[in-house]
Amino acid sequence: MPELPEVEVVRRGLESHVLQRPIAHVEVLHERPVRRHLAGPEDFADVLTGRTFVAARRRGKYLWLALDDPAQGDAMLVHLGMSGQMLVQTPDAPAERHLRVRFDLGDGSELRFVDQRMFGGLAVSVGGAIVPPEIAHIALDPLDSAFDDETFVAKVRRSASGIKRILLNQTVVSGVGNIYADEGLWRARIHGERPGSALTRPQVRLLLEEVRAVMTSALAQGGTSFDALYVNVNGESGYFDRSLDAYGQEGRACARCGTAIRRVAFMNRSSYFCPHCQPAPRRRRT
DNA sequence: GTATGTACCTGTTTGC
DNA sequence: TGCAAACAGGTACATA
Repeated sequence: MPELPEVEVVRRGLESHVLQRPIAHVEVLHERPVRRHLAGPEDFADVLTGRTFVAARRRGKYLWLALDDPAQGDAMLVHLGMSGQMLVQTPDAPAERHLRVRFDLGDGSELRFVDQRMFGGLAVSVGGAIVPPEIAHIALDPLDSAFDDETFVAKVRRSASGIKRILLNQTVVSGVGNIYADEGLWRARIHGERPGSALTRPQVRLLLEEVRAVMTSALAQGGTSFDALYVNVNGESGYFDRSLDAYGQEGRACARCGTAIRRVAFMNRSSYFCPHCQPAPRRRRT
C-alpha cells in the first residue's frame, strides 16, 4: 500500500529509467485510471505522444513527471492509489493482468501503469508553476526540508479531531497513510482517538519526529510491502513489513510492554494500537 | 469554515 | 460446494 516512502522509491526509479526519451505511443487500456484527465482518454494519449518526460517530482503521495518545455509547467500527474504500480518493461513482455496504460518510450523500453483496484490514476496537468494546480492543496510532507514543524504543531493543537484523522488529512501533512499513522502513534505512545487539542506541544513534536523516523527507516529499506500489490519501478518488492510494531499486529505482544496489540474499526478500515502504551481518551469519540 | 461519513474499485478471505 | 459478506484503504465529494 503505497505511502510516502513507497512513492519516493517509485519516483527515484522513474527518474533513472524514463526521462529524456520521447514518447512514441500511448495506449489507454482502461479509461478509469485516466478519469481525472477531464478531456478524456484519447486526449490524454494525444497530448502526451511526442512529448518527453524531463523530471520526476513528488509531493506526499502524488508524483508528477514534468514534460519538455519546462517553461509551460506541463506534467503528467500520477497517483498510485492503493494498488498502482509503475513498471518499466520491454514492449514484448507479456501484459500484466491489470495493465491499464502503456507508454512506448521508443528506445526498446515501455513504461506501464498497472493497477488492480484503480483507486490510482494519471492525468495531464497544464501550467503548474511549482506544483501541478490539481495538488496545490496538498501539504508538504515531513521529509521535505521546507516543512514547518511549528505550523504543523499549531494546526494539530487547534483541531478537535482525533489525532489519527489529522495525520491522515493530506492538507495538514502529506504522505502519511494508515500504516505509518499507526506506527508513528505507537512509537509516540499516543492513542489515535485523542483530540489534537488535548495533546501537549512536546507530544505533537514527538509524534512528528516518530512519523519522520518510521518513514525514513522505511525509505532506507525500499518501502513497505505486504504482498504483490506493491512493487517499485523495477518490479522489486519492499520488505519493511518485517519491522512493523503496530500495524497488522493484532493479538501479537507489544514490543515494549508485551500487552496484546488491539485492532479497532476506524473510518471503514482498521487501527492498531497497544491498549497499555496508548491509553484511549476517557471520553470516547466516534 | 470545520467535521464527519461514504462512494469508488477488485481480488482474496472468511462465514454460513 | 456455493454464494454472500467482509476486508484492504487514499481521495474526492456530500452532508451535517
